[in-house]
Amino acid sequence: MAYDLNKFFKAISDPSRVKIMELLKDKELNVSEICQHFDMQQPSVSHHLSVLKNADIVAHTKRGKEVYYRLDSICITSCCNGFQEQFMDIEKLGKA
Amino acid sequence: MAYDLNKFFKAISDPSRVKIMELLKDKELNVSEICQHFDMQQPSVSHHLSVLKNADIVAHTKRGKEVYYRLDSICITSCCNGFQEQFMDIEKLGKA
DNA sequence: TTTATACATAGGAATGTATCTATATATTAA
DNA sequence: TTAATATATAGATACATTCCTATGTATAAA
Repeated sequence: MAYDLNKFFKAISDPSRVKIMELLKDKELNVSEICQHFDMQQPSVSHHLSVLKNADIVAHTKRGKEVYYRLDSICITSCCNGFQEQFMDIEKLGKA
Repeated sequence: MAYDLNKFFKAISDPSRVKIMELLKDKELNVSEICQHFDMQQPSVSHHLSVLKNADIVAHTKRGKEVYYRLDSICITSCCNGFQEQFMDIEKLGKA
């Protein structure tokens, strides 16, 4: 899949969204569980989740009433490495 | 040096700034030379350069009337890798 | 010293973004 | 079917960002 780098970096340019990503680091959480870690209202959290989803940083699964979100670590790796490679000399490429 | 990740990602979340970074990939350029690659006015380019400078992505040297900008590739590597590591499992760390 | 050139800064208009409240939709429980 | 719960969407407001024009500052040239 081809990730949109500009969308990715815009998405991670917000501290609340990075915090959500950290919460999802090694476990799935539903929206209410994520909300408990913030002072924001639930619609704001939902908005941030939709930005992350739109950048392919998180995926979600609906189970019953709840929607569970999880991190897509391939996206993170791919975007961070892909961006770096844009600025590497040709001879340095492929060393990662 | 400790880079500000949020500042870094905000800085690279703009296509014009990424284009400046690409222009500086393997050579120093002064502001006028950079301007030639854009439809923007010079003050807008100057503004983008100051955002990049503020995030430690570029450094500059004044020579005569001209100010030459260059890319700090350590910053790029350090921020991209540093961010990724935030979301890696402990056992995976250190493999890059 | 005056003029020209290179760049930066100030201030404003248009647009984008984050947050809120109110409400819609989907699912489960009564 | 009706009520309750979980989440998403809509619309408004405040603030941030991008771009512009106008102008300031530093350096070099005349």
